Amino acid sequence: MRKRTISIATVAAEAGVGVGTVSRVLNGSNQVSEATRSRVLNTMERLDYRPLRSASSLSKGRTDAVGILVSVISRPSVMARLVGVIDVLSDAGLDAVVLNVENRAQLDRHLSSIIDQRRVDGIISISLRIPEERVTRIRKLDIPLVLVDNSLPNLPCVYIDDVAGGNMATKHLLSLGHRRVGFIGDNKHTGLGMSSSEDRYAGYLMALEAAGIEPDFDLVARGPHSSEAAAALTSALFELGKHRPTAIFASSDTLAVGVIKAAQHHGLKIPDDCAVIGFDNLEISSILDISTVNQPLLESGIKGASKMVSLLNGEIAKPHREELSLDVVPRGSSLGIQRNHPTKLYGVVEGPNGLQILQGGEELVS
Amino acid sequence: MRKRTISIATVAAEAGVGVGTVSRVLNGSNQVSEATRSRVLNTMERLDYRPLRSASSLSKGRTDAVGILVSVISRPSVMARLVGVIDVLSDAGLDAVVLNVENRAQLDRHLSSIIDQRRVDGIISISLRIPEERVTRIRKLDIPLVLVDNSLPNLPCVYIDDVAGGNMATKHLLSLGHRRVGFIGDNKHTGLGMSSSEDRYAGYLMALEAAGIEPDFDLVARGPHSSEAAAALTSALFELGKHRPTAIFASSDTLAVGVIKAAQHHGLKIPDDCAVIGFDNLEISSILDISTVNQPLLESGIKGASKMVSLLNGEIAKPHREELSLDVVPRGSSLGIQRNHPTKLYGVVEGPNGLQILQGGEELVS
DNA sequence: TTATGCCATGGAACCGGTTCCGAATTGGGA
DNA sequence: TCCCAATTCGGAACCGGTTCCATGGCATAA
Repeated sequence: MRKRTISIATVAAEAGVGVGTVSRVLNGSNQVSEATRSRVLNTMERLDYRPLRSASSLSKGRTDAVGILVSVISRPSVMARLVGVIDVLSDAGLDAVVLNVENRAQLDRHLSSIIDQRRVDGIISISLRIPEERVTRIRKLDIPLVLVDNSLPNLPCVYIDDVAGGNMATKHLLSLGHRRVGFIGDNKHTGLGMSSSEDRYAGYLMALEAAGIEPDFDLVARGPHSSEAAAALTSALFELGKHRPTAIFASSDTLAVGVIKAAQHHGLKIPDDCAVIGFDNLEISSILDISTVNQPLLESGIKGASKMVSLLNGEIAKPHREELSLDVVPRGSSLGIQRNHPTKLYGVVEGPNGLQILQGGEELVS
Repeated sequence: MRKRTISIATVAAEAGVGVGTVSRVLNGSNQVSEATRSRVLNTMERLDYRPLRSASSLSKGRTDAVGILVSVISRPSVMARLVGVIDVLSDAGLDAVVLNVENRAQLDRHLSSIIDQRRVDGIISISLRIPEERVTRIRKLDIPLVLVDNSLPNLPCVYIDDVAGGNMATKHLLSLGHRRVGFIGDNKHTGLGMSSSEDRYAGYLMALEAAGIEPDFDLVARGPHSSEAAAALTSALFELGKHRPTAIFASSDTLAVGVIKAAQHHGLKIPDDCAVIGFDNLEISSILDISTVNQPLLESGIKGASKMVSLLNGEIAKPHREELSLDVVPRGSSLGIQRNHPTKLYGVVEGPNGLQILQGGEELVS
């Protein structure tokens, strides 16, 4: 009975060289003569030999994989970041191990298994706050950690200034003359330390104060992160009668959709009866013509993953901490007039099987 | 200098037992006396010992990881399936290695690295057709392969009948009295073998034929998978004047959004001037009140991943091949009944059940 | 010719768990 | 008291690459 699996030893024997030489060929060492190299390569080809990842991992001491901790993966904003991360890692030849975290217990479980068993060479955390003690442990083990949409001192991270963003959004509404501006946000304590909604709320308060407006906490409501929940909360605000808000800042576009729904339900015209602004600039806000605060989601993932790649190559992540910029995207839900047309149409051309996009579309894959 | 890493040997020496015993404790063998077990556990605790994954992988011959091949991850329908897959794998203690595939070259690259290097124990393919020769290779290597939103003979898979779905959607429009029904779909050749759009088109043709309607290929258009592209294609159909379609079946909700946009642009009322139905029942279609064909996206991921877990446990995936059911979700974009209407988004619109509140909200995380 | 040095190479030791075989201990029954 | 079986345990061999050291060959310099 012949040995079933073809190992480096099989190749070495077959090619009449030592195992060391085969390994050197595998790793592209220049310590091998051209003649020997090609002989070994031929043998590998002939035997259909493939190196076993786990064996290599063991002796090299690294896995060539990166763990990605993701908070509530189904959220569109989180998804967009994840896409960026995965693409960069993939290009760098690193495996992306995705770990979905929906509660504190899951976070702990994933962190233990990932960190302690050294399943990955580095960890990227998306929109998730890693507990203090875990960070120190990760540091002690010398495992690179990059934060995306989050920030901790002395750690490489890519983040935005949510307070400033909340401020910008609220100022936008104030600048349109609104005085009774409501706020719809996420619940405070999710156990995952996602603070963006609260930070945006802080910015909201700042803007009110700067405008000399006393905040009315009756116009502030928090709930689960879904448009249905936001609709319910908003509905309650609208029932305040003459004390109802004339404008609402929703801490994310998903919530803003709920606000719009509630307005429809109450027969309120947008933006005349109630102006609305969201946050994130998701595709939905463009489709529904909802004003929002743009933040570079995909880019945050790309930049974060790039930092990780640098760190794993032993380089220093160039801008150690990177703040991405925000800007208000005014649309029909706050401005009276519909400024730009919701749909920009592309030129089309006749094709054999109907119509094909001529330009501006997604690139055609072969 | 003491050895830095704490291995099983360190623990064994410290606890005064053999390495075999420590390993047995690690793996929960019942061949260890209670006294010894607790002594070893104490020592492990004291030394803060953690087993190294890659070492275990090497000797056990498995990685406890599953590769997930994903076609164009940013598509909402694909995302939803992915979420289901990740959750199930995570519960089973398996790593989810996500591989985004956007073109044929990437598919080949990922398949090679994943399969040949045995980086994973099994492969789940989402909305992606694996080339024939790869399938045979995977089979030969005895690596479990599960298809989600795809189907091949003799392979475990979870799929829908896209032809039937297209038929249902088109029939729905026909039943409303439409005779000139257009079709907006994806480009035929993406190199990734995603055939759902074409299958739905086949269903569309079937429905027309069953109704005794000669298909008008001027009403059929294909392009990249984006609402902008769909809007452009639809726009061209609307410019056919009196020959324009009175109803359109878009092969996905994303495309249906584009159809709606184009209608707005041309000042056409929906559904009066043009009825629309999409496919997938994404959240957006519910928000925009677009009729659609519902398919269980999350469920497909869950079921697919469950099959994988079974296979890795040496069991047989119970229903080897599983077809999930479809149903038409009639909404305002096709029914005459006026409900929340996208074209009147910011107008006053009364809806019979326009708002669903106070139920079905996201569960609070502790 | 001999000394010096570089290059290519073979192969043992090693990475850190797992597994299996054989040995030691224990307990029960005759 | 002795024997046999069951239980528990130690440790060598092994998984399949990587690395480092020793070696032999060849060319160049002395």
